[in-house]
Amino acid sequence: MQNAHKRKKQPQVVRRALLDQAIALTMRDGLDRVTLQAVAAAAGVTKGGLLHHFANKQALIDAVFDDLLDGLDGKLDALIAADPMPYGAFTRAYVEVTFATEWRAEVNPRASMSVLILSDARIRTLWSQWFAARLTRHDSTDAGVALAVVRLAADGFWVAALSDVAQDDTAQLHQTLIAATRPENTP
Amino acid sequence: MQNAHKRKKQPQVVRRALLDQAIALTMRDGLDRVTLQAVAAAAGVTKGGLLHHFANKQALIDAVFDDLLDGLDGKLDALIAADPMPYGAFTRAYVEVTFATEWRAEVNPRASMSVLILSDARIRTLWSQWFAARLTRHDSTDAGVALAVVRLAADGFWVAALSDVAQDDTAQLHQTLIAATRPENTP
DNA sequence: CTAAACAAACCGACTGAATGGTATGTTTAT
DNA sequence: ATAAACATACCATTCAGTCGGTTTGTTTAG
Repeated sequence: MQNAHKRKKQPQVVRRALLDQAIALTMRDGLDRVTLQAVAAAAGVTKGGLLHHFANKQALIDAVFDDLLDGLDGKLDALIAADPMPYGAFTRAYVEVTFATEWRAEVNPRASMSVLILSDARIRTLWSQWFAARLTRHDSTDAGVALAVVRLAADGFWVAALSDVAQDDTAQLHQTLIAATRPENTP
Repeated sequence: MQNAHKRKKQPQVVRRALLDQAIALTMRDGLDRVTLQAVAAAAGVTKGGLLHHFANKQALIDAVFDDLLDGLDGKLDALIAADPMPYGAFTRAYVEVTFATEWRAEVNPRASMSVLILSDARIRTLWSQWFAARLTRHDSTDAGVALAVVRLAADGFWVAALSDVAQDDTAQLHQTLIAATRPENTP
């Protein structure tokens, strides 16, 4: 992907590549160690090209977050819609997204989000608002301490993963958390 | 605390101040945004003074981690020793440390540790090893998925706190997690 | 239909500020 | 006198962001 200058222009492809590479590099090195130069190079473009798409670094980060949040929203809604049981549907979807088949930190959007959240104060605010809105929206089905514990445990799971703290039995953990969202198990 | 050059020398006090301020600034800005200059200034010393105590930035970070780990180890051991029930004693202590009275992220050593862990690959390895050793040590009392879920939820709790995601009822959450470490509640 | 005019996409060189680290000087304590 | 505990000055590097230019794509006037 060299000489983007003289090749056919494809702004959407380049923009997509920039977002993808920004995420990949962030997961590998941490947000603060990612340079515009590196992201641009990984996407086959120069820094000038990157700065054409995103006015500054913060704009890139925001765009990455928006992109991840869109994907997360979509997956959650799809899972909730497909869930026959109303009670705890949001919490179950939250767990499922966390334990998604491709749960490796590098490619799990949930993990990527969290790295952004813990690295960037601006993003933190956005996430906090999103989460509060979601909780309000699902108040009739996902209130209560028992389900809150399940969601916190899900959060804890990828933290452990990012911390290289191995879990003995991921599948059993997954199953346990899902089971804990069933009404019969939450007094 | 100006003119450290001409005032009475007190290396232990300065060293302590450097560690404290390093933690405080890390919790405020994130590890990667903390500069030696800022830490030194906050401790009432110049950068040169800081580099006299710690050879380089990594040495400072390592010292901060060691300091936090020492404190954490001490608190955990004290809580475990004071716990009359063997089963789940480590997990209970882990929860108690997380929900310590001064649980605000800025002053909670557990939260500080985690920020370090997620920011520094070197620290991550040390933590991972420490945790694995702890789990092995408490294998006879704290094995099993149910207790693992409790610990993960505790991890999730400070993540939520760091993410500015408010929890409705901290006290109830605390109580619920402690209750879940009792043998009668873990089939 | 075509060519000029304009806009969008991208490059490459440069700048300025921040920062980790070094080297050396100065003061205090033993 | 000697060493520890600082300060001051300086260097090298890294990196975000700027700027002027070049190439490609699209629109519009004739």
